[in-house]
Amino acid sequence: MRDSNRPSLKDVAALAGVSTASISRCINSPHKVAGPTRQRIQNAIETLGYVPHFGGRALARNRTNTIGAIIPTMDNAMFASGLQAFQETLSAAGVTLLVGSSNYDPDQEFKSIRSLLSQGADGLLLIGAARPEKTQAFLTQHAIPHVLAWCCPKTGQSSSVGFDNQKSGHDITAHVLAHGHRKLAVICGLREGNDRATARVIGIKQAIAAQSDAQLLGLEECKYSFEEAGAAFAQLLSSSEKPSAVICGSDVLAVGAMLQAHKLGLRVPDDISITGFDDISLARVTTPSLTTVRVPQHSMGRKAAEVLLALLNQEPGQILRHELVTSIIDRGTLARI
Amino acid sequence: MRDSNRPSLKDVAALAGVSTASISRCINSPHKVAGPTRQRIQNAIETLGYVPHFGGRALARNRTNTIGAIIPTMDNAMFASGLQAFQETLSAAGVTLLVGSSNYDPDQEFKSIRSLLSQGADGLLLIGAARPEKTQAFLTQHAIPHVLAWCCPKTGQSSSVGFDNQKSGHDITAHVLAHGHRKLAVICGLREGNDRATARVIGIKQAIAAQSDAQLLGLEECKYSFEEAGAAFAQLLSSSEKPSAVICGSDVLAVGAMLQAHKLGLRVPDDISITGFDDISLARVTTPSLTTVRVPQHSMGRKAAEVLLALLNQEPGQILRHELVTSIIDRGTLARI
DNA sequence: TTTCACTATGCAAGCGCTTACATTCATCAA
DNA sequence: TTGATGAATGTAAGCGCTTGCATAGTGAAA
Repeated sequence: MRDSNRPSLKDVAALAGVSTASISRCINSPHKVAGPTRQRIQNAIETLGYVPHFGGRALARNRTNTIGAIIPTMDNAMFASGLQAFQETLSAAGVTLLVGSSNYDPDQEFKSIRSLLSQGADGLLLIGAARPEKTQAFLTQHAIPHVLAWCCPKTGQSSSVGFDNQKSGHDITAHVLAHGHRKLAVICGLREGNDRATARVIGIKQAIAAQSDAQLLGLEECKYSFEEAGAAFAQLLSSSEKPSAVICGSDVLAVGAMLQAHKLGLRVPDDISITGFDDISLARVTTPSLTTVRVPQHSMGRKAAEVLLALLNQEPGQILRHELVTSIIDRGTLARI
Repeated sequence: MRDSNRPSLKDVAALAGVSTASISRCINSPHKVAGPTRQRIQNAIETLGYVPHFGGRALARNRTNTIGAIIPTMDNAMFASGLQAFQETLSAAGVTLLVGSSNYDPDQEFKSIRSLLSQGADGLLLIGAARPEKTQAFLTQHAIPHVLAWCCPKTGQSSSVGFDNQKSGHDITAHVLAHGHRKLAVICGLREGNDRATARVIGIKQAIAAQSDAQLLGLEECKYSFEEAGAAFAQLLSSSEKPSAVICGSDVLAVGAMLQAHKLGLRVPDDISITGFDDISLARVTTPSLTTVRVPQHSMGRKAAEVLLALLNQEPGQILRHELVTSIIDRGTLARI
């Protein structure tokens, strides 16, 4: 919209025979304008096809009604449905969502933060709690309203809406152990700078440690791609002592592992059990479908939006926290031994 | 960013001991500022953590450097990688992407268009060519720079970057016929208001008509979900005469069909062949992986961004068109008879 | 030395909107 | 009738930034 002859408030005012202030009031708080005047203004707006100028408005209000979300990746659907719910909730409140990605890189995340703010974002959604001091300081210094999702740190200066990654990791592992598995292996995402992946692995190790006759035969770290996960799986299965179950830190990793198992001629779950994490739509598509940890993405996204809106409108200084619970979805990739 | 003590140009100017104009120049065209001054300004910006105010900038420039994309859905990955490339290209040019969705509903699309424009979008990316007169008129009246993707209409007033859906539908069908199949069925998306789905089906029918001993046993229309596609597949297979191949208008539909086939105890491709369309990442994940039509999503997204940027920067009135070619990816779901 | 061309910087006028404050006018109680 | 009250509208001051124009300063050519 760079039309130079685009109508401005002045034009509408002239046509309606009132001052620009009345037009503004009519748009933003109609009850402050008398009925007939309002009608006249409406007509004028209609005939001119007037649309308020975004910049003018943002400048005068010092607010854009835009918020930014920075997610690690859009490559896979890991964050898709949470983001969807987030955006729906914002949308209902008349707020627009701006999305950036960090590619799991703290520097990139920092850049994205700056970029979204320079695009006028009033607040931010960030994934996870781990970030460099520099980024943290920036958020604090500028008093940027933000909420963390996919995690729920007990400490720190940030609002958050998420779940206990460590506990969830513990739970799925306990579930696998309860199925009789004793020789386990793990495939997880790159843990550096990723507190969710880190916490999940801690939980997994805890559960294994708690079961005296269980052992962790191997742990592979890799990117969230089918290919890398497949390679990691092959690596785990190449050692002399083979696991009976592979616990994966994400559905993407689990599906990569399944594909590789298929290539190696292993049947899932008869020859080897595999579990996922996240319960993205992918988990229902494979054959057999994936036993995984259900993360309440939808409610997490919605709640995060609510918290952020509250931060923006009411309690700028507050720190709000919401912890949600995960559950285990038993499908077809975990065998009982 | 509603921090009332957020630094402004003035603050930076005071600290650096220059005028606000120099700061602005230093940011927007550094070569216009002498080396030492530039250094001093950089430092001041750094220490204050200055970020230009979006509204002020947009107002003065009458341009937001934001463009909007409205895609039918974010539920599945149908548009994901194209959008990704689109956004990367824009990003490299310093332009931010704003995403809206239409849910395949023309009214919703119109609303999204208005919403994105009121958010300051300088231009738009739209999917497909079919839209109501009202929407068309709005785009024209306001002279909104826009480009259509996923299609390549020969007529009309819009720039476009896409491929020939009809021809691609024809090609995959000819390919299936060349494998010896004669009894075909089709599952496609809802065609109303969806010119891509419509054109693909026309192409499919054309190819079938051109092969005298081939027959189209059935055609089911449904939403792009695994469930609906599964139901459609079941429906097609419930008739007395069963197809040997089901051509699907999208990979999502094809995967839904495969899942259903599995439930019905049919082996793919031994008992029935299934083909997809789009070649989204899903297509590689299934067992067997999906034979489908590869749509050059990445180059389409990139090219669309380039065209839009050109429209914005250079040739506002121009109509630019780019047609890309699709190819057939033979994987494991099409048997030779 | 003077003049010219050019570069580096400052000055100040907006961009379109919102909003505190001022003004007008009708209504109503005393 | 009068003054108080409050609703409806207007006035005008910014919001933070960009940019055309003016000015100062520099070095080279005449």
